[in-house]
Amino acid sequence: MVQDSIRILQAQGYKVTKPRRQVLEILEEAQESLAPYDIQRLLRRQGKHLNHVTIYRILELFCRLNLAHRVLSSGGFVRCSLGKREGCHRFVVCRQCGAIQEFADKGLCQEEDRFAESRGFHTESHLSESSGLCSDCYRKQVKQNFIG
Amino acid sequence: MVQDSIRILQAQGYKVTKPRRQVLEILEEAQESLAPYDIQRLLRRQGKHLNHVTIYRILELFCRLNLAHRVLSSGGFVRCSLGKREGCHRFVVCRQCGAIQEFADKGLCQEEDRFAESRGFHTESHLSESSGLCSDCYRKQVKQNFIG
DNA sequence: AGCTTAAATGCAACAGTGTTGCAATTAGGG
DNA sequence: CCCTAATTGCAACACTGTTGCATTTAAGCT
Ligand SMILES: [Mn+2]
Ligand SMILES: [Mn+2]
Ligand SMILES: [Zn+2]
Ligand SMILES: [Zn+2]
Repeated sequence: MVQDSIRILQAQGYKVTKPRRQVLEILEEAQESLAPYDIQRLLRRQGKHLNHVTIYRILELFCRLNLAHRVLSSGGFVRCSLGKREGCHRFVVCRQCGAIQEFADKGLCQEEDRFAESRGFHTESHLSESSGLCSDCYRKQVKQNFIG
Repeated sequence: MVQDSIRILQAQGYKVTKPRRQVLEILEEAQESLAPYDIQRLLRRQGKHLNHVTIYRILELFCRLNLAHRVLSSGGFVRCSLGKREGCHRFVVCRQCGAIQEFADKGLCQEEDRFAESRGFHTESHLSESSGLCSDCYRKQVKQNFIG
């Protein structure tokens, strides 16, 4: 709900500006994930013009406040690995230091397959990414919180 | 193995060129996924210069032949959804028609958490994408194969 | 080994995405 | 209504990815 997000903005001391309200509303209306320039285009059709830089900064804030979140994509050539895509490609990524660990687990694949198939979907490959903190960064953060 | 990939290229009637061999070798050496411009930089350090367009075309071919695969990323603002990232964000994407279904499953999350934690990783959010065929496209493909 | 030619690469030019620094505007408290 | 820090807009840039066309090259054939 847009109202909830607005309350969170205020509670955290952020201004409730026209651009921020507009981005919230368009995301709410869309009922699906939107790319930054999608947002700009949709708003423009309603006669509302926002600079793309503003949209990027607003989305970044929203993600920081957990009002929004980024969605994975493998559309571009973000990265490329040798070897078939089939099977398991699971990553854990530390949001602090960027450390990446790759692993595989047959059990998880099978469960995902089952789930997809229950909706008529025939899985060929899986990719997944869990975000969080690596053990080092987690330790540091705990220490921080203890001091602060 | 680079040799295997070369054999597959030949078997499918593609030329085994110097640029293709160099990309294969650099991916093999790296032992991790590389972005197109990473590949260009690494090769340049070895005194080998490849045009970036060439690298893109080679990677596209490799992916088509299953010698390589694209890796997910949520680095950029690919897309942005309203709502917290925590919990489950699972997508099944049809490689044929692009249809997307989103769903959530607590069980899968818990298993992924367990797995990550077993390597000292503290999970905060999950994203996953299974690629395959939706029921429509699967039906069509089966029919195709039956006729052809 | 030299020819031949389709396939592949390089080059130029472009479009899309995302970032930065700074000037102008504005939300919201006093 | 003023004030000011926060936010937005603007300009300029860097990075990623694509397209069309000229040039080069792998590999099959004398
Ligand atoms: Mn703009
Ligand atoms: Mn280049
Ligand atoms: Zn870390
Ligand atoms: Zn489909």
